[in-house]
Amino acid sequence: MASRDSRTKDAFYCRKEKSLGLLCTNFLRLYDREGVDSIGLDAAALQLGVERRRIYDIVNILEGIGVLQKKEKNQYTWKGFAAISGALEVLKEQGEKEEFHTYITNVSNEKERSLLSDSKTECPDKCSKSDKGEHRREKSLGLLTQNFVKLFLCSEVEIISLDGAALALLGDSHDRTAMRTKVRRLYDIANVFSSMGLIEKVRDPESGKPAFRWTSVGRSRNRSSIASDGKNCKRRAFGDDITNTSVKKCKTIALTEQHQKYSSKDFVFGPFAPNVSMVESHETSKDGQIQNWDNLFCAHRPQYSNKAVGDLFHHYAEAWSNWRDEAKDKQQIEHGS
DNA sequence: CAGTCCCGCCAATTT
DNA sequence: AAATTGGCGGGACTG
Repeated sequence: MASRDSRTKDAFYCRKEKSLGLLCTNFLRLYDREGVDSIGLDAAALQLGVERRRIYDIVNILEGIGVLQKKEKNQYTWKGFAAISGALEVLKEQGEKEEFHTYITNVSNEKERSLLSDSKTECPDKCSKSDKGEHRREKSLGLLTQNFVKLFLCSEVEIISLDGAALALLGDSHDRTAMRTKVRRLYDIANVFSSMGLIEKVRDPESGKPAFRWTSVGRSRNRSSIASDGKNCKRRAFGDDITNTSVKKCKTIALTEQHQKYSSKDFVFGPFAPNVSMVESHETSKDGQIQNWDNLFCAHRPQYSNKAVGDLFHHYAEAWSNWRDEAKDKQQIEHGS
């Protein structure tokens, strides 16, 4: 053993091909289709041609958004893109309740405003040092993912840098090391979010440093929206509970819930359309699919900025070829080239 | 050089 | 004890 594969550092190694974002795209494409209900980690790793470890990263992040839900050992339930809206709703409410809007203070500006409430960031429960298990979960990728989302959904600030997010989510410890580690994780999350089109990398007007902007999905109050907006408020009829309050033993985030139980699962998510080449123009609504998606997200409409669409399509195409390539490669290796 | 962030060691958890 | 999970951060890759 220990011969081929693995460190293919020779030849043409392209870091891009190994990115979490691409892996996420492939993962999503692989499971976003009819008949998919559960996902086996082993199968996923094999199909996608990556080590188990990487699957955990993807899965944990996606679970934080409600796309997946852990069922049992090695098994996850596919909830689909349709579950995202519900998850975001919950996260937004939680975030508001936890005053997440005070956590983000201008990146380059030290307003110290977060001193408003105690210095205890996130995890408002009283535990803090009781359960040892909770301690681990506190630093989990899944939780970080959710908190990252809350930052975007609850703050009026729309451009957030990873450093800013890390600073806010870190709450206190100024450890240079802790900060670095946190940012590394945020990069991971940002990459999968970017591949999904949930966020988009931009340039902070002020600092000129790279940052991210939430791509209009669950955006909260915009300073521009006056009280007269009304905006058809989503006020979904379903989901009335913020359940998951059982942060006790239940390790599952259970954000997904059953929310849109009736929504068709044939949702199309941006560039991930199986074959339909709709360019997100709600006009092409030959079917109600896109309409539904849009409706569910209650997004006024600007799903993806033209730029983003083009970008994603490119990524998409690239991913596809890569996917086929890898699949074939895998097969080859399997048979022992 | 400053951002990115892949890779995989190895500890915590679960079976 | 074995198998799963998955923090964590060194340091290779980009631009």
